[in-house]
Amino acid sequence: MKIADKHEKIVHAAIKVFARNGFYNSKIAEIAKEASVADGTIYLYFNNKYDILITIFEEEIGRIILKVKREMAKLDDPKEKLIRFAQIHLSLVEENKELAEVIQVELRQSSKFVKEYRNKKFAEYLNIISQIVKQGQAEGIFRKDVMPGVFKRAFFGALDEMSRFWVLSSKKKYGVNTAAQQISAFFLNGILSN
Amino acid sequence: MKIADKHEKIVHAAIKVFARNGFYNSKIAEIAKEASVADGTIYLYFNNKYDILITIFEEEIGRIILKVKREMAKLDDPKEKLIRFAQIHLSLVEENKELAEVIQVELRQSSKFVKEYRNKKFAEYLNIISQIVKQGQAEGIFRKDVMPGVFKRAFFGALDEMSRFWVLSSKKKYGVNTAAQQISAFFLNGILSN
DNA sequence: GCCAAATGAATGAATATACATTCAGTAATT
DNA sequence: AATTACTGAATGTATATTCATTCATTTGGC
Repeated sequence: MKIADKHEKIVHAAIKVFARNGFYNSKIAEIAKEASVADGTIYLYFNNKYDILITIFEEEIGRIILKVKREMAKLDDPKEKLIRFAQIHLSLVEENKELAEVIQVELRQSSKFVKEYRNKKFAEYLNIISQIVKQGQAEGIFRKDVMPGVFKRAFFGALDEMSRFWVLSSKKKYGVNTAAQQISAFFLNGILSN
Repeated sequence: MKIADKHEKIVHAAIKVFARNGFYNSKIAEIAKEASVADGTIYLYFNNKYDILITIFEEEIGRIILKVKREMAKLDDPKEKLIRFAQIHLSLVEENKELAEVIQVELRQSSKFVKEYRNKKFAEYLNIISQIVKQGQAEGIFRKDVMPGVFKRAFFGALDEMSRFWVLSSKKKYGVNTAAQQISAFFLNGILSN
């Protein structure tokens, strides 16, 4: 087995275990077992338990941001971009339930380091939204009195809460598309001029 | 000092300490110190560390739900109710930053028990929103194609993300009222018929 | 009104446990 | 044969919880 494989195997085992128990209730031994690896092996790839969490963050979230940005670049119309953003956000959550749970639950943990770290990556993600709003305002499609800094949080928050519901409950009455359409419709009709 | 006072003192010390360090990084000794009480005394009032968290949840959140419900009962117009809900939610967060942080961060922790517990109280809170939507739809003020179950999450999520920003960053560019107005405007214009 | 038992609240040092981390030894790869 | 990867039992630490003891308050007998 190649080294990269083992690193990845441990990261994915950790995502599973953290999602199941939460970071503080997860034992290294459990991650090791899930990855079919000895406890000690984990320390050949990571400095400590905490480091695994940070790695999940770095590697997996970076990937997601990239994906969304690329998708946005394909579209011109800010209105369409917003709808697509909602769709892609929710479907990424759906496809990566365990990762989503770790991000949503654990990375809100208040360790100063994680908090600052989260904020950087997170700000980048939120700014994709405010950029869309600014573009729309420049083009006269969105109302000028909409504050992009408030909007980005409100829009993201709406999607995020919706995802939490999915991640935690698992018995959903409506699909990703319905939810994405509803949510972007709430907001869009709200910020479209006239 | 009355017994009730000591119980309260410990709860409030715990809110402070949990907000500062997170639940798992908070030591009973620190809570005891913050409450000016011996470590052992805490076990006269609570079964264990966990029990303190649950108590915070029960007592403090129950209070908040009650407050919001009362406030809603004063109004008739669903449109006004929604605006007022946003205002009161955000200002309650502002007035109880530490509690808000504990709720937002710690009670998302994935211990099964807390999760289920949160869900009960939380569902109650969310349903205040969907009730408003249903009322508005019955009165013909809100569009019929709005799904109350999606709306409640989107609306709450928007407010919640806004609060998180406040709680975590503390340097805000706009006040509670601005944010509440913006957010309810996004949604209201989005769900009002024609 | 005073004192001595009795009660039970509060203390904090001692205990017990749970786990992250280490490392001496083993296996695999070159 | 040497190097590198891996193992998992042993170690050390951190801290939640306990409990024997102290302290404060109340009770009631004189």
